[in-house]
Amino acid sequence: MSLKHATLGLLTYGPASGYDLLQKFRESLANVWPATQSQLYGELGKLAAAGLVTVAAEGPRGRKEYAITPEGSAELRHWLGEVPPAPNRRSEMLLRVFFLGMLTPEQAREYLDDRATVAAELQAELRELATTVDPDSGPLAVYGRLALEWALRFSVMQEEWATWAADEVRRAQEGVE
Amino acid sequence: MSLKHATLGLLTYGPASGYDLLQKFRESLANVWPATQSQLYGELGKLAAAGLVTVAAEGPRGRKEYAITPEGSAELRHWLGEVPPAPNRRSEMLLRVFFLGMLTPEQAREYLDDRATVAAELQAELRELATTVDPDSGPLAVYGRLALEWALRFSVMQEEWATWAADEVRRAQEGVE
DNA sequence: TCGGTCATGTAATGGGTTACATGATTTT
DNA sequence: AAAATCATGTAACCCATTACATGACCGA
Repeated sequence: MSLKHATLGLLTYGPASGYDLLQKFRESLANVWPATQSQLYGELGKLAAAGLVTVAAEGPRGRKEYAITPEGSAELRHWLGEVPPAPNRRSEMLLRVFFLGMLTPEQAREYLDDRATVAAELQAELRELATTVDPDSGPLAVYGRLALEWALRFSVMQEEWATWAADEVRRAQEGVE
Repeated sequence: MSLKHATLGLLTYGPASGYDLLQKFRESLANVWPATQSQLYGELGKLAAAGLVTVAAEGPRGRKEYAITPEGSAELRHWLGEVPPAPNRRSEMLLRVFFLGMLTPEQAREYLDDRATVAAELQAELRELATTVDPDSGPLAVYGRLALEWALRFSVMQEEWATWAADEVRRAQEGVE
């Protein structure tokens, strides 16, 4: 149900075509809620049918510029304020951890060490990104900074955990030998 | 593609029926990779057709006991060791953060404070769970502990972040007034 | 014999991904 | 004139969820 709200949310920054929105998805929401072209055009059709957005203008090449309606805005606010967010229920990374016993301890450690490395790399990218983001460009930047900080803390946590876990495996291995 | 590997993984602990596996999914994998009954029976059919599992025995009430084949075991190990895990690409919680500007600062803070509360509650449950888990029951417990620790660290991080973020909103609000 | 639980299956629906398909407009 | 970009739409497929449907076996 969240593509709907992501779309409405982006439209609160002003009217836009499907094509425009697609770019906004790629630029700003790629890491929290990606959307494909195919999906987005379908969603815009549904939102228009439901009266949450309207075609405010038509341009060249069949361009349709969508605008959020008061109903759409109300729906977005309702979702933000009243509907409790659904936590992520799946983690492929952790699923693998459950079955690491199928590998040799060496391979298990390698997996965990790789997680630590990937997390460290992500951290570096995020820190880089943090310096390039204009601290006061638009309202998205205010809350976008909070999201960036979350990602930073997440990757730190992941790196520390993976390092610790690799060590635990090492310890268990030595204990057995 | 991961239901396949979750199923194969559970079958490495011994042959089981769809019914049995469903309970294992609920007991141990509920928080990393949930599966519904409908989905699981379909998957077992596909795995059998692909030769990754076989019907090792048939029992009363049409019970089919599945066992992992050498091919299935190879596939599982290949997935664990050679296929890089796909990170979670979507976070409803963070998507909402991007649009918190649509709410009043008070409501935005409330949202973040709620995240902190929920994270703290989760933490308490996990700590409780940690005490009840037998430290040396089977191989799943060894790596299950790593997953539990991840969840614990995650909820700590989330609580700290949400508290910090609520404070940032407060500060921004005061700065403007 | 009655209720619980064991046990399997199908159908409908929704969300997501990839690929196919087409064409107008602008820029070089 | 050609290439890049703008712009929309559809079809096929996979995965997941909910609901429906059925019936055998076991213990009290």
